[in-house]
Amino acid sequence: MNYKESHTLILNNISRFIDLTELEKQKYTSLLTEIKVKKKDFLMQAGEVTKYEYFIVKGCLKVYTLDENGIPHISMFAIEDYWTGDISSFTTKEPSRYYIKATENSELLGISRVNYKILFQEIPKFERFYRILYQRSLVSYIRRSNHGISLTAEERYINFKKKYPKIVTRITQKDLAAYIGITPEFISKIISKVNRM
Amino acid sequence: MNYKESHTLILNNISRFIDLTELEKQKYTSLLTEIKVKKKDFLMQAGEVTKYEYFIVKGCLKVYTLDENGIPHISMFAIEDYWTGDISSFTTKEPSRYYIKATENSELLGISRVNYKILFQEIPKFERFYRILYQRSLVSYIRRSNHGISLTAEERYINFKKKYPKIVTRITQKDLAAYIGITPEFISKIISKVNRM
DNA sequence: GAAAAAAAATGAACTAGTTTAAGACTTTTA
DNA sequence: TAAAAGTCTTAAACTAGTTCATTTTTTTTC
Repeated sequence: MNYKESHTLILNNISRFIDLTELEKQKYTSLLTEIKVKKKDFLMQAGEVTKYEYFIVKGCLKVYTLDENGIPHISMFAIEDYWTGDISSFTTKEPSRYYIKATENSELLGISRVNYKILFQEIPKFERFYRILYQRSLVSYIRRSNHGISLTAEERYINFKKKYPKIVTRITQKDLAAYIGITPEFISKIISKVNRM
Repeated sequence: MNYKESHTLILNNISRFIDLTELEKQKYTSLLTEIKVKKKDFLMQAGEVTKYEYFIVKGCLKVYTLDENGIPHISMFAIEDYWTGDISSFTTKEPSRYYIKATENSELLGISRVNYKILFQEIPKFERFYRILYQRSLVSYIRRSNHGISLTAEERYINFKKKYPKIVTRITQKDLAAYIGITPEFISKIISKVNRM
């Protein structure tokens, strides 16, 4: 995908919450970096300090931690038109605990820490954009944290399929298990049970 | 607590992220409503559309849902200097699924939906305040949702005690169980085990 | 397009957490 | 301050989800 196309995508995403003038659009896109990452490659690894916040133009990635037994726990899948990264490390400059790995060849736009600051100084409207973006993410993470402790694995699986029909077809069962918080063996059982119903 | 004291508290909280002039402080506090709620009373119930976002001046409250079996799942405890409410219902005007109940006599400051809008129009700096506030909440809910699906109940209990030492002494074991996502019986076992260690 | 690697399925033995029930202790209320 | 209501503890029987081991199926790689 060329510059123009990916800039159109990201500007469309932003225009859901704030209106920008042509000048502001130009200023904004000038602060972005194009990033490509091949299937199976890391965008970022635990221990590093996150350099960017990302917008996905094309592809699919998974964000995960490894626990002390080396078991992966996926915190999100990101596909086209999603934002991802590690806001915690990005804002505190502390080393991240997350890995971000491409599950397909992917194209992203990144904004660096320095440019993120410049953005707020030069186009304060972006405070509003991020206020709304975070507000919405917050709502979904509050719900997810509730579901994690109150629903059965089968209910969480059914919810995921309903909520993310586009994602479920693009990821492996194993990764879905790591997102739901169960073993690959158990998700296999759940799926064959659900299909039998 | 009188107006002055509670206004000082909320302004101190806000000054961690943004600086306000005297005039802005006056404008801001004029948009707030004082609310008192007695122990065991509801600040809000499921089915209602949330009218306010709240800041706790004094007391302790729990925010929870009831599942289809009538079992409560607590999504947060809020004490002095915390913000609470249901941003989802507050912003979408859809009926909330949450109950907010005082576990102690409590005093709050509320901002109504109308005043929240006025606030952003008149003091746009508040976009920044809420951007940062939501950003930070988001970090902790992302972590919580990961912990919910990846840690054992015992680990979640130990984490809670470490992270919220001030809260753990003020709530019942039963409510802590409803937060951790286990039965009161099982938390009782965990606690006696942890104490024996 | 064959070989290697990874993902998915299945099953048996196991463990973390639930359910139910009963008794002891603590707090609330009249 | 006594009675009632709610909270906490303990224990036995149960169930959702894990672990480990093996086979089959699919995907990747050269």
